Amino acid sequence: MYSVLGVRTVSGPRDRPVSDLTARAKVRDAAIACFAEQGFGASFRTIAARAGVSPGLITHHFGSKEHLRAECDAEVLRRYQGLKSGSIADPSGYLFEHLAEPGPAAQLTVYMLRAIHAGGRPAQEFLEHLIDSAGQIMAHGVAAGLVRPSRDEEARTRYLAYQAMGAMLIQFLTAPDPSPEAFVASMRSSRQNQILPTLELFTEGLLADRSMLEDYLLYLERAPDAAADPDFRTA
Amino acid sequence: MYSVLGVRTVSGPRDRPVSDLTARAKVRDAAIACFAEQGFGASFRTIAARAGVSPGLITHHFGSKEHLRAECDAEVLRRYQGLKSGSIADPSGYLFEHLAEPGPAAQLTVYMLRAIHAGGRPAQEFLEHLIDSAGQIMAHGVAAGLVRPSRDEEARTRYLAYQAMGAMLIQFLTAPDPSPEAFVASMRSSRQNQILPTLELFTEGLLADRSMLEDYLLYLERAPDAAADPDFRTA
DNA sequence: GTCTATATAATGATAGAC
DNA sequence: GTCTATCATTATATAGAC
Repeated sequence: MYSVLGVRTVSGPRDRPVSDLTARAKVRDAAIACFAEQGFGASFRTIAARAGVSPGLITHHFGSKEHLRAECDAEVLRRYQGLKSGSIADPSGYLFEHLAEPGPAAQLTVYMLRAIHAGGRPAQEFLEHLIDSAGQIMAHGVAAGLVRPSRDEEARTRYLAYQAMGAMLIQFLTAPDPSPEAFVASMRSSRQNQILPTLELFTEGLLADRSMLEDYLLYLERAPDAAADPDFRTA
Repeated sequence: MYSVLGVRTVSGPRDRPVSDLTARAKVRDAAIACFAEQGFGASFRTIAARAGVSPGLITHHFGSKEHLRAECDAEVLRRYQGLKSGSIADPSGYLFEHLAEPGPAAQLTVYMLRAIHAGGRPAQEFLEHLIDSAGQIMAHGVAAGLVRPSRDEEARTRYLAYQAMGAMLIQFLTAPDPSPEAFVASMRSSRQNQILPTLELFTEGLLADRSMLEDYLLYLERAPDAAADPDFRTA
């Protein structure tokens, strides 16, 4: 299939540096870069120019744009999982902030934001993985006594992940320069305005008394299936 | 151009019901509907078909798609402001939830989500108006003693608005049926899973102790310009 | 004011030479 | 495997008839 050295074996991720020399991998990496910088509307010609090949070659290797994107999605997710395993062991950072501060992984972060932005099933897939990561971090925090336990850990993680990723997405969509490097740089400064509100909310909450929460807990207690009842009013 | 007020004439909103009978207004309303349902990629043909005119007439009246969209943006914002004035006086609802439950204004909500989704300056304009509304609601809550005062009300409002709108946007992007009516209906049920996490967070916070907040407040006290220092670590 | 017909540009995908 | 050349589609915008 490929050159003598670029063997497609199951020898694990260590053969990547070799296979990455193939034109196919060059196109894939160029596509990841273009998709991160310009969104999935990036044309074959743009990708081909970046990869140093002809537009026709992309179709030859990947068949269609949909297949090309699927392969890019998988590769980005693979690299994200690799990054994650390193940072999970060190949850000393500030809860979700590490998601917004990917260090050298600016391209991966922006690619995932683009994927969420494009919507559909790929967006759901990425979100599920991000929620999974967030769940592990939350579990760490609870186990370490830093984070209060929740009455529904999964729902809380999902809620927080949606809020955090959504706010980041909006910042990205309204950023003056949407290039990956410029965006993560702008995030680093704009985040300063969010530290105080975040710490206030996470430490002291927002409501002046516990009545709303207590009322809802009583409501759940009396009607166990009430969580599916859309008629409950919290006020 | 997108002015914040976005009103074309100074003759007041009362002349709209008359001008709404013109073909120009029919095209504009059809465009608003199509943009809400399909995004701003909706073609002139689609809009023209819905308005019952020819595609060429759109160019004749609006010159370009950019101008057409600008006029739609202004009209949507105008209608939103009209709706808002009615609900502000009744903040008995649940904080931000009224944003997610626009009742008959499903089209307006989805249009604004589409505008934020498309990004750029129009997204910023809509967000500023939403933040302004949220600020008024928060001020009401604080004045009524329902909501704890913040050390920086503006920053908190901004933070909460970004989180709430971002989470709604992600739900919209991953919704199986993105039509305005189906989306607000799905929001109504999925919101049930968010009540408990929201009430927990808003009532009890997330962190087990006050040390992170206290440390940051001390940090701010010692260095008044520290809010712009990106080197502060909260952990 | 409104329409039909067309200009122009860009896209993804294809066919065949080398 | 890689390229050049081309097709078919779609989009906005224009020109001119009625």
